[in-house]
Amino acid sequence: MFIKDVLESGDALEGKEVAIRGWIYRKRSSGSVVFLVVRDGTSIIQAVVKKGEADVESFAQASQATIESSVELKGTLRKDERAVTGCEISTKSLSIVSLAEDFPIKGGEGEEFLLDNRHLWLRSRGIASLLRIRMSILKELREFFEGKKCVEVQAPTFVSGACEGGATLFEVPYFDRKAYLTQSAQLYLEVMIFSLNRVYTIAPSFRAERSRTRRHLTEYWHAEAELAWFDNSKIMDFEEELVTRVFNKVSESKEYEILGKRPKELITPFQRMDYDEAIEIADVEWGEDLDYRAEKKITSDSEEPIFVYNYPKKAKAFYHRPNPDNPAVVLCHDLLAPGGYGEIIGGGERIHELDILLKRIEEVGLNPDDYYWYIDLRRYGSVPHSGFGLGVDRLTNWLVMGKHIKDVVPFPRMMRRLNP
RNA sequence: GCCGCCGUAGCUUAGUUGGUAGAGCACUCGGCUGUUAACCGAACGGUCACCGGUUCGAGUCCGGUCGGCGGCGCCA
Repeated sequence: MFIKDVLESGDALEGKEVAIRGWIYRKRSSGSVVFLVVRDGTSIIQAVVKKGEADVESFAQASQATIESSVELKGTLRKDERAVTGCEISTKSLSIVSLAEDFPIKGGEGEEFLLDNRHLWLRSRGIASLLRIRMSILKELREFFEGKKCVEVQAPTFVSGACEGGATLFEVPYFDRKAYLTQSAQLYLEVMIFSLNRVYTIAPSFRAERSRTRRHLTEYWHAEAELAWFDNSKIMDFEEELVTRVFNKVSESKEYEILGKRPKELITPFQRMDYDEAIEIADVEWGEDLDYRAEKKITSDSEEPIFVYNYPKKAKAFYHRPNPDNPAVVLCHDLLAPGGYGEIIGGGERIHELDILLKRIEEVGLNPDDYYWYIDLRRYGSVPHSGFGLGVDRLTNWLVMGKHIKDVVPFPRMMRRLNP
């Protein structure tokens, strides 16, 4: 049975025989007693193997077993304060399924060594907890979207050109042509609202930016949504509800006991500030995008995320809808997480008017032919709509109060890391 | 792309004005009937990242190369 079920059985299994299998996590021995802490992916439990109590062959196997050897064992469950998880198994029989070679990770290793051995490091309790929290975040995101009648869809990973005209795409050979790895599903999601009204996708995005910070990966998970009939303000309401719900639900997870810390509950509403207000706080010139230093200044007094909205047109991508009252700015927003975790959401209202879109495409020097399908949407029953992209790994890193985004991804991909 | 830092045993590292490379942990062997990163004893373990230079002599000084780390810019 699973160790977790054994631990949660209360008194029901006290004194009864239990059988578990897993991997040896810790081993201590003293002549005629071997203590094995066994890990099975659900939890850990101590097994005590005593000469005389266990059969001769089992005792020999226990003495011989190495860290990370896989084992099967049977014995009597007993409460014991001295054991890590409060109870232990007095082992009657034990067999090694596969004897592990000397395990390279034993504590005290440096970051680089651990990353080179990420495939083995992943077995640690801390990373296992992080991965379970990551799973809950994805689950809560999906539940939230589903509750809002959003349909989960998929967009292609191979694309023929930039979504945003940036020069940060990974180029890959595609038969006799060049293709690129997507950096956003947004344009495809906009297509699908005409079929499904509200859509979302959770998928990897790729950016060939030479970024070396605690907030960047070259491959990251992107939760993107696009909703018909939403304006910039309504979509911020939606995001605020989403972030709060996911954050507060996930922060109740038991995994935080293993991590030894737990985030504080998020309180709504989040502060919303106009770009003009933001640049005054951050001491940035009008027209510039907000850099990381500015983001930190803006969020420094807050424990909640802060929306900054209506950026100058020239600081943002072509598809953002210009403000009809002030065409120098576009109806968009970023959501900045507190504590230096950076921008976790970027979103806004999309241009739904054909003439304005064509003008913008021309202004930024893109070829309208490449976007014929995107432009077509504005010809056949266009509607006002908005959407956003959320950095799942950044959200996760913030939720676990992590040091570096790479820690919350099983196999992080960065400028200088492609292995394991 | 820019700025700063680092590379010594399997791992983590010390190494003074240039003078025979030192430790802790792990592995191996021995001991131990309640361990919590168990403990005690012994033994083992080095192309000092690589290439070149200065020097009687380089882990140490100089030049270059490679690899990595942190931060910024850019972004989610």
